[in-house]
Amino acid sequence: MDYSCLDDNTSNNNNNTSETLSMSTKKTPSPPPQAMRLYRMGSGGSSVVLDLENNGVETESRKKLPSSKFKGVVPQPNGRWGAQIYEKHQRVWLGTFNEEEEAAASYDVAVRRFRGRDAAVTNFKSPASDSESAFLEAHSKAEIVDMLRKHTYADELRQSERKFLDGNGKRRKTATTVNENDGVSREVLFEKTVTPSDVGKLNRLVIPKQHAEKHFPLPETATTTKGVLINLEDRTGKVWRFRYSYWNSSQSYVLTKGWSRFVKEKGLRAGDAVCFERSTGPDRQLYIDWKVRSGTEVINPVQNVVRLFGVNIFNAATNAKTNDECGGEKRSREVDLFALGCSKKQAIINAL
DNA sequence: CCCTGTGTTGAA
DNA sequence: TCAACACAGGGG
Repeated sequence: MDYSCLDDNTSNNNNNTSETLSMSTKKTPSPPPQAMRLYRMGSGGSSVVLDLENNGVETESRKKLPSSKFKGVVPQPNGRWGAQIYEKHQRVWLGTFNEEEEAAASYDVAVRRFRGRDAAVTNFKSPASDSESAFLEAHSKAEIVDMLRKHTYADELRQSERKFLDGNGKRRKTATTVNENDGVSREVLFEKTVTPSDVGKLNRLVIPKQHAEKHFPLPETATTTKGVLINLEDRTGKVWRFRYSYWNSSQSYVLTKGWSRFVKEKGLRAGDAVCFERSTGPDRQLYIDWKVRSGTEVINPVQNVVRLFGVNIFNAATNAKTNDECGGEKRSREVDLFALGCSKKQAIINAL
């Protein structure tokens, strides 16, 4: 606090964050926020500074970022909002959002998953429906965090609920651990053995034209623009969102944005295969699965199981999603999962 | 180059 | 636990 720059007032006030009123749009695409230009990027309000000679006033050039009135919400230099929750002395990042309220709602979801259904400290104190509570309990913290970061939580919750109801009321126990495999039927659309460039740094997977045109026809409008976003669920129940588009330059259909994350998390290597499937049900949900290259001698028994995707041999239940053989070794479970999308894990210090 | 999300710290 | 601040590094 030493360097309290004290630019005249402005400091507090935040109360009126108002402005945001434009309720017109609910989801709001994302036109850049209003005054983003104000904030200095990078080092934001570098300590010191200010005053200088000049007028001694200065003020304007770099204001402190506006505080949020919501818990777990922090401002980002570019005018967007971040959401975070703490657990065990560690911050768990919940993603960035265009709207402050969106970030606040994400915090609410996280706090229920992390601290229980009756966590009192939510921003919008909704009671938490039974179905949502069930949904939360059916997924690991890491999965929920992942959905929040990818902004897919609402979609997945909705899908989960309709599935639970199931037209005939013959509720199956889907609630527990994912594993859709059992009852729900799905058809295999096609499979591709990935090439070195599919798993390299290009962040793209080429979809063989024949399959692309047969199963993933791209709307005319999309071919000219930037393509479309598609959601695919993997064997752990995690939903992946990729950009799907057509590259005129190479006359190819490709999955781009988001693809490298999948490659990284699953530890895909050239020669492995990715398989695309689709629910035969009315929802037409898409799925993506992967198999390690058959032929190579399996390094460890776990991979054997992986090879037989589609069949739930290994009780994936409980720990399910740990998959990754990336690291090769497992340490504490829950915590480790957060290393997932992120790069470094750091701290696990405690345990003592 | 831009922006996310982590490193870090002081306060609650 | 939490938010403010700064900015390294990832991603486009």
